[in-house]
Amino acid sequence: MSLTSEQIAATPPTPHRRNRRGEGARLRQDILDAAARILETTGSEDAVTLRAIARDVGIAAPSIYAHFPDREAVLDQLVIDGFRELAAAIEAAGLGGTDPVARLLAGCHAYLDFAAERPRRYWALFDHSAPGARRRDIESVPVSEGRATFELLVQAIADCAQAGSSASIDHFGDAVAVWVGLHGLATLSVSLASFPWPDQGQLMNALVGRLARLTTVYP
Amino acid sequence: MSLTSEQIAATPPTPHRRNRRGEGARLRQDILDAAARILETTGSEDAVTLRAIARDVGIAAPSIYAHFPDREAVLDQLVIDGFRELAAAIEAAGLGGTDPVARLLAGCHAYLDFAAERPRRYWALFDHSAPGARRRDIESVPVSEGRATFELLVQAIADCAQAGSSASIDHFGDAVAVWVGLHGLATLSVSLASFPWPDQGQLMNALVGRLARLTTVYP
DNA sequence: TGTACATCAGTGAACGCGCGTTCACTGATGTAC
DNA sequence: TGTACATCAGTGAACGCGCGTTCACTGATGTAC
Repeated sequence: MSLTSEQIAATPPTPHRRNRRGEGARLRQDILDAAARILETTGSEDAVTLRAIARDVGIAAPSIYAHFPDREAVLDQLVIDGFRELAAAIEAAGLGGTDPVARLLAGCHAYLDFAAERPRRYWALFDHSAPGARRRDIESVPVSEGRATFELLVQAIADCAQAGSSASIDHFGDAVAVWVGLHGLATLSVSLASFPWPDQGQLMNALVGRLARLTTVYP
Repeated sequence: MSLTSEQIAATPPTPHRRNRRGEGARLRQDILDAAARILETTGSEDAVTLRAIARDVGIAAPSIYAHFPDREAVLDQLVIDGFRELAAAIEAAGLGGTDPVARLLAGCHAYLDFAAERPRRYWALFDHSAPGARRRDIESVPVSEGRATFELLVQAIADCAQAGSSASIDHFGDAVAVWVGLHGLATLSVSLASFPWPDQGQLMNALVGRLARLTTVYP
């Protein structure tokens, strides 16, 4: 008797070592990691079932209930963590150099990198708050996280204007335009992989350059 | 014995009048209309089940199989028709006046209108071709439809440049930028309804104006 | 004009499946004495 | 140092549900004679 490749794939690779006393909370992170992995792999939020997570982690499905009240809570946490990671990536990118234009572009680059590396995760962030989507009290967390991150963008444009590298007067309005452009590029380039895209870096520079009204042209 | 409101809602409003001989194909369109309605109402593609469609139309679920080989085929057709309707709306908008800038802006306006009126339908068009999404041979249809529509945008920008209303040299590249901006605005404004958006019309004009390198500023 | 009949448009019951969730439980681990 | 025991971390079986799909069928509708 031999196993088909499907049966092998269905067999949990490691049946999950029981955590030591007091370290039970580790499983919580394992669950979230598995959920993120399934989301990114399958491409569908509906594939992120408790049973699929349990299979991936190597535990029994009911074990998840020790860490989350229900399935929705797992998905909610995935969105919240996603916004946090995105914000952290952007902030980290902007910490470097002192040239305000370079800082702005670095932040935008980090944004697009996040979306390119975890397209489905990025997608889920915005899918979640779209009309008709499941929602709970989690709305407030991403919104406040997002607002703080967005303020970084407004400030970056203001800094460019201050330094004479941007003709922006309405910093808020221009930041909105830049964000819209970045989001469009992030989602569209992933959706339409077969489209004859121009060089992504140049495209980003063109978008940000014109929308942030930069006076210096970056290659 | 009385019905609860849920039971009333579950009762098919009209149990579907049997079509006359030779008119059986009518049910096909009823099925697609119901699927589109469910998609837009529930906000989730997974809610578009054959049983939900059947309930909405007022037929038995197996009746769908006379018109579609399986559930995927219904969803595929929804995407194909969506691209067609979007293309038709844009083309219709551009047929008016002779001023190339006005024609360009009218087309962009039609694009955003489609997305604003049927956000989930619009979303599904691009969700469908994202990585990990279910896919079949339908890829070619939306792609060719989309390419033709995209060429309209390239031409519109070329016309503006010809008329001296745009500084565009790389018409293709600028068309990509405009499309990216429109897509970003279409999806983001729907996702983040609670964001303090500036006036959408002005925002669109700013986006298109800068990305299509228009020399005339439109209010 | 009347009627037998082929065909069309759809039905109802049933299948096996994977799901979220509940429940009573087990066995390892650390601690109190 | 040894042992009883409380607690922690997790299990296995079971539930009811809605789903896609298959199957054998029904009854209205139009047509040939």
